[in-house]
Amino acid sequence: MIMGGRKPCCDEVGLRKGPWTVEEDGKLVDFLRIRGSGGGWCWRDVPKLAGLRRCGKSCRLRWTNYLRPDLKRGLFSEEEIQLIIDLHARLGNRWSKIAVELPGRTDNDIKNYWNTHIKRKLIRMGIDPNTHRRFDQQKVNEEEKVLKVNSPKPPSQPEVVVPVVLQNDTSAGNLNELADVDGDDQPWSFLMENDGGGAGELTMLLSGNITSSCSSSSSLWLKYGDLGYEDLELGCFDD
DNA sequence: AACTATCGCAACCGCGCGGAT
DNA sequence: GATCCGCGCGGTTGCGATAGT
Repeated sequence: MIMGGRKPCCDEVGLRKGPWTVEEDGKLVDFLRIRGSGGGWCWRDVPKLAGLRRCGKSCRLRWTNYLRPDLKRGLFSEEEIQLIIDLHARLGNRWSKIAVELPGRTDNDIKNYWNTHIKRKLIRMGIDPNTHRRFDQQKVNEEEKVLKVNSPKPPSQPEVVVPVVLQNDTSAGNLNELADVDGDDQPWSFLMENDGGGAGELTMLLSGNITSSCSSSSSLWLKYGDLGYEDLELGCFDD
């Protein structure tokens, strides 16, 4: 039984699905420009009022994820990425809560970016994206197998896990100046991987708010903004 | 140039929550 | 308390774009 006896929202015959056309976008934007997003209507009524053959839910999604004028498009900045990682460590997959802290970004944007970029890189670094702590080596291998099954493209990077070192001249203050050796076009220097130029070294450069570097036990402590410390325990690679 | 594989994002789906009746 | 209703969330899917062969 459906909770509360709620009807499916999109069961009406003749409703359009799939990608929105420019004309549909225009109608929805016009409606919200005239009526305002403040209220006096509900999303269920929007298709009728705006002259759209869509369900209200689809209209709401289109507006919140794509048409809202305050949306920021384009690549995530380094600061945004760091913030997402920080917030995810604290909040988990509560994308809407995370989105609140990133003005102009939607929960959908953040979720997609997490799943397609950040999560994958964390796993490849041996960090569990759910707990933000390192996997044991067996788990790393398992996760990489899963990645390979889901993404059968041959890896462009060597799959062996290589030792982590911090560059000697790397200080917490100037990390942002370091180049992106990953080859990604993403504007971040976090989660770097071996560029092939070093002697099998994985160089990990972190943007911004590191407050200490490798300890003698080779654990790397990061300060997640005001969230406290996460021990990435990168010394696992020393073995 | 043609074909195939992969990626990334927009959109959909199903569910839970909370307010109203 | 039970039901109705709308909204919002998180997970998943489909497809166009792009890279690789």
